[in-house]
Amino acid sequence: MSSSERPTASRAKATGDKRRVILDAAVRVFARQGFHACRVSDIADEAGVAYGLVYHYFASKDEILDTLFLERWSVMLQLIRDVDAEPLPVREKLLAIASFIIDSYQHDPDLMKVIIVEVTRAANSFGNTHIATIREAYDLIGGMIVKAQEDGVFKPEIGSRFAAMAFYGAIEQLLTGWIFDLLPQGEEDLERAKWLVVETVCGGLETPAAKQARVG
Amino acid sequence: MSSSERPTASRAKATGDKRRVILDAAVRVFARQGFHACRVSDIADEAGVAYGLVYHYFASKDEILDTLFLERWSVMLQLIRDVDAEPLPVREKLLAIASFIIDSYQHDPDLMKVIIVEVTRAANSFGNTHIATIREAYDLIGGMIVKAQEDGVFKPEIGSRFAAMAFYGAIEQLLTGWIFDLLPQGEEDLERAKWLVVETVCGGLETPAAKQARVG
DNA sequence: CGGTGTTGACTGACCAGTCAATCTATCTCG
DNA sequence: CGAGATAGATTGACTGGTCAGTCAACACCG
Repeated sequence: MSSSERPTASRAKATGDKRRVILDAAVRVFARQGFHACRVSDIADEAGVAYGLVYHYFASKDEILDTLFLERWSVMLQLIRDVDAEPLPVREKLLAIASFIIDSYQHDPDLMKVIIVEVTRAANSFGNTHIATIREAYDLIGGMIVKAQEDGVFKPEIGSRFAAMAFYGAIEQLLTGWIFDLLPQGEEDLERAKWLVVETVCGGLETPAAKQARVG
Repeated sequence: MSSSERPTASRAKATGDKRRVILDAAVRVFARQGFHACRVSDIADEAGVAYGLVYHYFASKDEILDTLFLERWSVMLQLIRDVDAEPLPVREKLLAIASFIIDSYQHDPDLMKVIIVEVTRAANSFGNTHIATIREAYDLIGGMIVKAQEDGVFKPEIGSRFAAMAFYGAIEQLLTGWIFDLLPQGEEDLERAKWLVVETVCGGLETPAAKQARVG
């Protein structure tokens, strides 16, 4: 939708600016009030622009949320693909993914809250629209686990899809815990959580032999 | 609100019946269309009662969802407390909890879908009311883990709250996977998932010594 | 001037919640 | 036993407010 492939840089920049301002405002408003509970006018007010301008840049309220989700999720997918391409042990790969998600939260908690609460868990409305995109992430992680099983690092008796879901679910629940203030979220806590999640899940998935090899 | 402490059993039953019919209809409608997307008239139609009757039994649309959540969650809390009171190894306790949640899904997928998708999501507005209730479950599970750490069964270096969140998150994500059709959900798959989630999480939390003891 | 950016009042649809009327079952008392 | 009384159950048309999205006009820049 960013069809501003026009020459003038200043034009493009000005255009992009307001669009960005609206998106950023929407994140704050969605996080504060929830997607359904907020009015489009709340977003316009928060952004400091006129009501109508929102509809100049976006076709609908839904499209704003779509945009936010796709922007962020595509970055994550790219990160996962990049990590996957590198010749690292699974543990490192999973740590990189956990770190990325947790860093994302630390950098912009509101955005992550919106994505988790309004999109990832919204089975009827938005979740359904983006299911394919979401699934891609699970599939990539599942692929890493399959490879680890083939290499004899992970136990073969735990289905890779299940393992991928459990891994992602554990991370997401940590974010949820922070979002709802159920978990301490000092910088140190977040840092520690990266390690924890990998240690927990990999600990359960690794074969005894692989564990031995890591320690020894 | 069930202030029908009147003598006649038939009266009480008739009253209770319609209330139940409305609640059950609401589960189906919420699961199908989502809480926000559905109209109160949809619920009335699905239940086969007049629009106004919904408001005879419930003060608002929100109260219906509240009721569904509290009904189910209180059963789960009781189960956790009961399990906790028994002198079982952590692994057994956690397995009982995972089994209960997964059985609940198997028994009434719509209800679990509504609770996971709509309540968690509504955590901004009225869901905030339920945070304390939800927290109680985490605290109980956290308590079990603390005890296991004191007994030397679980590693002490992984915070009990974090571990509890990771455990619950893994289960919830499995349900999410089933809800979104990302995971196979044959009876066998569900059965296996109970074991899987415990194996994965406990595997990561147990001390080597405890692991040895279990195997040997 | 032409086109993009920007404004905010307006509208049309939608829907939660109200309410007055009707029905049904049980109770009371002559 | 039956006429009337009482209270809850049930009905669905209606209302009041809300809000997404439209649009016609204006501003600014090249």
